[in-house]
Amino acid sequence: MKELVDFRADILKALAQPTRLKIIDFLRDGERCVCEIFPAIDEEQSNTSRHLNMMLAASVLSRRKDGLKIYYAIKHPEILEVMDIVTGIVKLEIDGRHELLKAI
Amino acid sequence: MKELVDFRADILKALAQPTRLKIIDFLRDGERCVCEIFPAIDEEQSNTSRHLNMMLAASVLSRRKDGLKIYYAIKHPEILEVMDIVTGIVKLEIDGRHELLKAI
DNA sequence: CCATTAAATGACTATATACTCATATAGTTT
DNA sequence: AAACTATATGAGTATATAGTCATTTAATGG
Repeated sequence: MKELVDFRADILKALAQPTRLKIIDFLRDGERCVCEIFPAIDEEQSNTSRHLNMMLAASVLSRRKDGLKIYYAIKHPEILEVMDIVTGIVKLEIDGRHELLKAI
Repeated sequence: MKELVDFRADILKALAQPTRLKIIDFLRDGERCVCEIFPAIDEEQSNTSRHLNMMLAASVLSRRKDGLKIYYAIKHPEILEVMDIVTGIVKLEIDGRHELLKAI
């Protein structure tokens, strides 16, 4: 039986990879089809498709079909909150390292 | 050169694993030494140590030495915000699936 | 100095992940 | 139906990850 801790790990894992972060950044302004996403992040179509499906399975993205095209979107706006918080931590860390350097 | 996207991925990766989530849950109330952590999460000392060092390297945890013991703590309170948001998303998803089941 | 306790690490194994190239599937247009 | 476009997937490779057991390093107390 899958524990709550595993569901949380699945969602976090779906966010924890550079290519997927680029996708999430690109989807910030709203849904996009695969054909728009993979050139924007400069990855192969097949690789992009796999990442999209993975994030879909983890409930990070939602998917909508329209004719030939498949549009992916960020499923929960809270995902963007998470991204903003993490970006904030990175900035704190980088500032902290600058302080260390200045002290030398 | 490491991109911003990679720093974000490192932090998220450090959170995205069941054993590490258990550690973070356990550290919610404050710092703990390794000797308290590994029995609490029911993992081997060596495995726990590796996960702790990994989270330290990713700036998720901080470390303090006191004699023989080494105390680890959550470095940024924002990490706990992230965890709460993700827990919220998991709950939304589980509720959503219950609704689906009821509809059958 | 020796024994003890706490934490980290080397060496290994098994599994998972990211990616690529080629191909398959599905929907569209003519 | 044939050609075309968009997306997904099979198969393979290379690397990363999580875990184990045994050992090492570091600090403390007798």
